[in-house]
Amino acid sequence: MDNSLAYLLGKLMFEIDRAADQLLQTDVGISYRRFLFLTVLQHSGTVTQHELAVALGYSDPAVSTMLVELAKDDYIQTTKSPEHGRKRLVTITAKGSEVVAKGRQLLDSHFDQLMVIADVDAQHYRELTERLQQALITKLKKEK
Amino acid sequence: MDNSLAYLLGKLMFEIDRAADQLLQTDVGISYRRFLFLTVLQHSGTVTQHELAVALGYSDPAVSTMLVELAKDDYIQTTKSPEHGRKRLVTITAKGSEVVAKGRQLLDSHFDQLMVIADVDAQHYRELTERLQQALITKLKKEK
DNA sequence: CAAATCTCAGCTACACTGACATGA
DNA sequence: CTCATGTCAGTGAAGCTGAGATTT
Repeated sequence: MDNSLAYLLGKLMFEIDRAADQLLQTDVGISYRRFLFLTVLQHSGTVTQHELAVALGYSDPAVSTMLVELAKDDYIQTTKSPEHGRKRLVTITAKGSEVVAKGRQLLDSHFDQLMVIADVDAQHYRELTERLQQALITKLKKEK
Repeated sequence: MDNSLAYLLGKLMFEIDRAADQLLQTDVGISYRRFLFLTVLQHSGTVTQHELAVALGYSDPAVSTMLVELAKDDYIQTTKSPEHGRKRLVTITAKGSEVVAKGRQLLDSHFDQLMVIADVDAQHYRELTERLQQALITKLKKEK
């Protein structure tokens, strides 16, 4: 009954999602989705919209519209590619980087507290999670 | 850079969400959200809509509309409470239970494979996850 | 002409808040 | 009257597909 890991993880994910969104919204003024979006962008450096879509696992139109919103708030910046008139290069702004840094700090500190309460070793859990994520990516690729 | 657990978990959650939804949609014909909804309902037994909303962490209207949809597909059933004319009792149907069982089996089997690939002990990870979920609930309650 | 990249239009799932009806 | 429960109306954030436009 309770011993389904898929269900358990599902519920945990749901609650983390909610909690993270709440935290980010009130303290940094951004949604969790957008925060992850910016984090991936920062991690990728300057890339084209399509590359960003692939990195995020989103469709091209989804990225396109999201970027318009993020640009409105000065979190990102797009410029035409000098060597390819169709491509647009996306870069995170200083304000965007700041949001990423702030958000990460915020979430991490709350997460650390959570780990202490749960009596779980953060380093250990992080490693397991990293392996899982890697495995999932590998699995999805193989299945396609 | 990569060493943020919050970010790592976020990405993992996102990918699991996608993968689970894909699996359930094609094999069982239901969204991941609805699957979780039904799972909680089955776990709760027969409850009022409001109780269900609390258990799920949703607003009352959200539950109300979701139930209408689920009833259309014969996954759930509602009846007026005999001792309280305003309350409506919600029960999962045989078809709903079947979907929950099928979905759980499907997700669990895929998860087990994932654990093997990632070389993570499922039992161990389950325990850590359970503790985390418990801690998160406790933490949220305290903060309110 | 074909392929890649981006945008536009329209749609869907699903959540929320605020206002309202109704029963205890 | 007031509280609790459920529904209605309207809205928002965020994703998708399919159909163009534009550039290589």
